[in-house]
Amino acid sequence: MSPDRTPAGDAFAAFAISVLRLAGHLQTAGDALAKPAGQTSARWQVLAAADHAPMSVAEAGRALGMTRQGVQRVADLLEKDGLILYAENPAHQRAKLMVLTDAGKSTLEAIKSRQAVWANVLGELFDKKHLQQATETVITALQAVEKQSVPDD
Amino acid sequence: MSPDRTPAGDAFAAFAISVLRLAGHLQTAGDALAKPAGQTSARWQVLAAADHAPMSVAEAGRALGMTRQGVQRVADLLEKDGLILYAENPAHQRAKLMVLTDAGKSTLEAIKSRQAVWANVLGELFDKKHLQQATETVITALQAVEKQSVPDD
DNA sequence: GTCTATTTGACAACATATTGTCATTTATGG
DNA sequence: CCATAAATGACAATATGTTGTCAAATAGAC
Repeated sequence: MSPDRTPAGDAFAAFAISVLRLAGHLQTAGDALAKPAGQTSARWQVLAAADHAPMSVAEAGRALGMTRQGVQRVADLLEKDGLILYAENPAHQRAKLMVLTDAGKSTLEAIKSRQAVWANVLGELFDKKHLQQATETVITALQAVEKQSVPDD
Repeated sequence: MSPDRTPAGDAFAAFAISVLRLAGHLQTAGDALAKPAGQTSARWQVLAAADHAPMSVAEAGRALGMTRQGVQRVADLLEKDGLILYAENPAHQRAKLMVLTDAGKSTLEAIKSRQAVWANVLGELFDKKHLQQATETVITALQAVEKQSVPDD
């Protein structure tokens, strides 16, 4: 026989499971949005980060919550495809800055445009207040899960 | 210049991004919960599905929202480690049924027990009503995103 | 300035998951 | 029954991401 889960624990577990399932569908939707531009969610994320501001691979990793190795792999592919280039970084000899090329910019714009249509349609289905409250709860959970270290064995 | 995102679209996009970020942290937490038992989130999921009811690899894939190939890979590892076994399926010659061994059952119990402690602590941090409303919104989004096919290029 | 710790990119090994293909088995329509 | 369609497991290729390690570059302590 197993836990010991309180009603509050049940509520949080149900919330967590639904969030994980939704994330899977959002990931699929993101890939579909990026696909016509010949991209994927991962490439889109890196492109968007570099577009927000020129940054090193390691910085993008921190911004995206990924390891720098993972970002490096994607960034090298983006460079090979001519969507970004590695610009000299006056502040660091090794850590070159990712910068979008014109091709990268127009590719990102194409994805953003499709994403806008998608988000607008879905946003209309919700009461704005509910969406904002849910977002708040998700962010609260985000901070709590970050802080809450899992109990050691 | 890019979209065209409405306030409703902005609200949904913010919600989606926060959900994706939380899912990343939940995944990390899940791995940490499973690790002392020598498992991972992926193996835990498959164990839990097979524990809920003996089922084929393809059935588990549908239940977990994964491809049957992905489940197959994990299930073969679980079998090799003696946590599940493939039982004959009277209804289907090829599609054997995954069944937990005693080792599999106790491993799953260990993970569930740790998960209960974790969920109980986190659940206490929330107003139960907020958590339930957020879960509802997430589930609504789940269904909407499933239905909403991404616009073709 | 010098020594040390940290950061960074490069490289490799591995875990996870998807897509695609194939042959076998099961289900279905006639 | 039989022919065709669908489901299933097996196998391979690829995409994504983590962990671990190394050397070079930078930052910080003194």
